[in-house]
Parts: sequence; structure tokens; C-alpha cells
Amino acid sequence: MLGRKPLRDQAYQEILERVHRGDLAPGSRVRDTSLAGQLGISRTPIREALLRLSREGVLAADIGRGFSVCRLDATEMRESGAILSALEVLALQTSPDPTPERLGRLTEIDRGLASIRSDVDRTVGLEEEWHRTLLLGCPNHRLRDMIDNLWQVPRRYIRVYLREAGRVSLSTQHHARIIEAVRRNDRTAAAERLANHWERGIEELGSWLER
Amino acid sequence: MLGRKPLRDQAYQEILERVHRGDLAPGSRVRDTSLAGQLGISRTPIREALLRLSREGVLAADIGRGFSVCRLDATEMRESGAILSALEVLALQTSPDPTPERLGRLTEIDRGLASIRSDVDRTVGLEEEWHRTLLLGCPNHRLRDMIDNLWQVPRRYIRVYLREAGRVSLSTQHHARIIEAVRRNDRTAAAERLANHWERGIEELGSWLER
DNA sequence: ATTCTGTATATTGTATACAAAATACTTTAT
DNA sequence: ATAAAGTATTTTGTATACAATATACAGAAT
Repeated sequence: MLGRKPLRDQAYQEILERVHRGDLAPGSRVRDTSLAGQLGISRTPIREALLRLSREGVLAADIGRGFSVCRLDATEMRESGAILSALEVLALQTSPDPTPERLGRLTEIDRGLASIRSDVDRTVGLEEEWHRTLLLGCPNHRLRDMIDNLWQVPRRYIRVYLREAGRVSLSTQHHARIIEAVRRNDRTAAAERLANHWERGIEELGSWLER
Repeated sequence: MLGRKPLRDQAYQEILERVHRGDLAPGSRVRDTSLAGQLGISRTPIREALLRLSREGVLAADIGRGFSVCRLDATEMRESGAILSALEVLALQTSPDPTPERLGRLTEIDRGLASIRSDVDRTVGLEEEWHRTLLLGCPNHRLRDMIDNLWQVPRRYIRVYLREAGRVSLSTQHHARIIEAVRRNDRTAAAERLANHWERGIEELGSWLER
């Protein structure tokens, strides 16, 4: 109860980062004891974080034999992607018109994305921030939270894809087309393009995974 | 580790049932100590269940002062309903044509719903089963799981509404119209009607809550 | 009476302890 | 050497212990 945030939340963040960094590799077992030792806290908050991560699809929990990092699997990625796509489209459709300043922020992020050469972390971070910024006005808080949480799954896939397939970014042109529709206040077209953006991204990742 | 299922899962189920029965009233505090005593197990698995329930929106977790049952709130219901509606529509759209036997099951459930006079539990159970049966063929497992989980929120509202507003059911005619479209293999119409079913249900519950 | 304040109690978040089960290791037999 | 079987060691799931904070209560001041 020291840092004003429960230890379980700090543990959650830290473990998640290790998964994303590949420090905890897909398929590898995650022992609460060793994490507790490494983070210098007890097993209890660690286990609470692990339980949460397994509910979110980052870890797998086999009864009696603990936790392991979920292996990357094309089917899972397609499934999560389809869900996230539908939810982001819903969020966009039910959002009020974005402020000009937010539109500016979106193009700014896109400029950032275009100028990156090979920083995977930064690319994924900006891609996610672009989506979050797009949906920042969505009045459905629960939906926004859910989308944020669900992003954890595709984020892992995008990261690996960018790193291993050597791709640099996930098409900023799509972003531009979406922004263009939003700017015209044509939410229907924007939603359609957002869905299309997801569909292409999923297909790109999927076919690479199944290679 | 006795019942072949982790205690935290049994605790989860039991606590959830108590919330639904109204045994744990909205707004009331939930003390892990007292639950542990009542269920005859330790606080650890109880807390794991409480943490999960708070992530699912059934309980609220205030840092340092424990858990309480979420109060019923029209906004929350509308938000969850909108999400669930979108996800069920997605599930329906991406499902293969249902087997005749499953269609039969759906009309059978509807007959059951129509014949109920005043059993709230049974009504809610059948309504939920109808939805689950409709989406049983959906190949996106993650989506099905997510829908099942999300149902916990509207279920609480429907239950209270039926009980306190004295309504008997949530319109089996809607179900019939959806089934009719599914039977014609017109998934677009079916999806549209399903969305409409949700919209009307949400509106009915919402205006009652805000009365 | 009502509000404040200090103290007792309860409850939380976290750490540790313990028993059952799983994994790793060693020894023995083939 | 390989395989099997039995034993030691980890690791898990759950229970309990403990310190810090929050709540409840009693008495004093207004």
C-alpha cells in the first residue's frame, strides 16, 4: 500500500511489459515465485495480476500447473481483431464530431508514424495512440475501457510482426482516408474505412502468421 | 483444490448468485472476511473472485476500502447494452446458417417464455438461453466467451425490472421476427432485427430506470 | 443536542506458512 | 546407455499472520 496504487496494479503493468518486450516469451511458464522475487514483493499481488492477465488473454492458466504466456496463434489474432474492429466501429459511430484540435493531433501522430525507420516500440505505441485519439470523444466509457483492454492482444501480434517481418508500419494511408471522412463529418464512411483498415491489418498479420 | 475446480471459481459463482438474488444489495459493501466465513474458505480465493467481479463491472473496488455491489445506473446499462448488442450482431453475422434443430430449440424456448406467468428467474434464464442458442454456431470462441461474460451486467437490470416493474417478459415477438429472418438465411435482416431488439430493450429498461 | 476528537475495533492489502500436486532428479534394472 | 520407479525438490492453491488504514464508538467541548 505504499505507492498509492495497489501492488497488484504495478505488478500487472510490469509483467505485461515483460511479455511485450519478449522478456517472457510465448509459451514459457510464468512462475509467481520467481516474479515475486524479482519484483521484491510477495506472491499474493503477483497472483492477482497473473489472474487478471489470464482473463485478458495474455496468459493461460492451467489448473494446478500455473500460468504460461499464450502462444501466438493466427486464429486468436483474427478473433480478437474482429471483436476490436466491431467495437472501435461502434465507438466511432456513437462519438460526436471530433474537435479540430483532435483532428490535428491525429495527423500529427501520422506524421510521426511516417517518419519512423525501425523503432518497433514507438511504431506500435503511435499506432495505438492514433486509435485511442480517434475514439477519445466516445461517450461510452465502458466501451472505451474495453477497447483499451482488448488492445493488449493485437499489440503483441503487431509488435512481433513488425520486428520479425521487418515491416515498418501499418499503412498510414488508411489513417489518412479515415481522417478525411471524419473531417467531412461523414461518420458512415469513416466507420466503413476503419473496419476496412482493421480487416486489412488482420489479413496481413494472419497470412504472415500462417506462412 | 478439493472440488476439482479452483475455489476461486466456486466462490465467483456463489457471490454472483448472491448478487443476482439481491442477497447482496446494490450499493452494499462486500467484506471478504464475512464471505470467507460464510463459505467456509479462506479470504484468498474470495478476494480473487471479488477482483474478477470488479473487473466485470458487477462490483466496484475502491482502493483501500474494499468492494461494494455496483448500484444500478441507467447510463451503465445503456453502455453495456450497446456493447453487447454490437457484439451479438457481429456474432450473428459471422455465424454459419444454424441447424434446423437449433431453430427448433429457439422456438421451443420462446414457447417457454410465453407460458411463464411470474417466475423472474426463469424468464431471465430463458431470455439469456435464447440469445446463447442463437449464437451457438459462432466460430469466434473468444467472442462467445466475451458475450457470455458481458451478459452479467444486463442480467441484473432485467431481473430487477421484471420484478419491480411487474413486467412478464421482454417481447417474444421480437424473437420470432429474428428467427423468421434467420430461417430465410437472411442474415442481414436477422442482424438488423437483433440490433433493434436490443435497442428497444435498452430503451424500455432505461426509461423505467430514469422514471 | 451536535460536532469534534481521541481511542478501540474492524477491514483492508500484503506477506508468509503449509499441504497437495507436479516436476526434476537419482538410482536401479534391463 | 535407456527406461522405470521411487525419492527429493519446486510450485502451486489455499490458509493464516501481520502491519497500515479506515470505520465505529465514546466522551468532551460547544
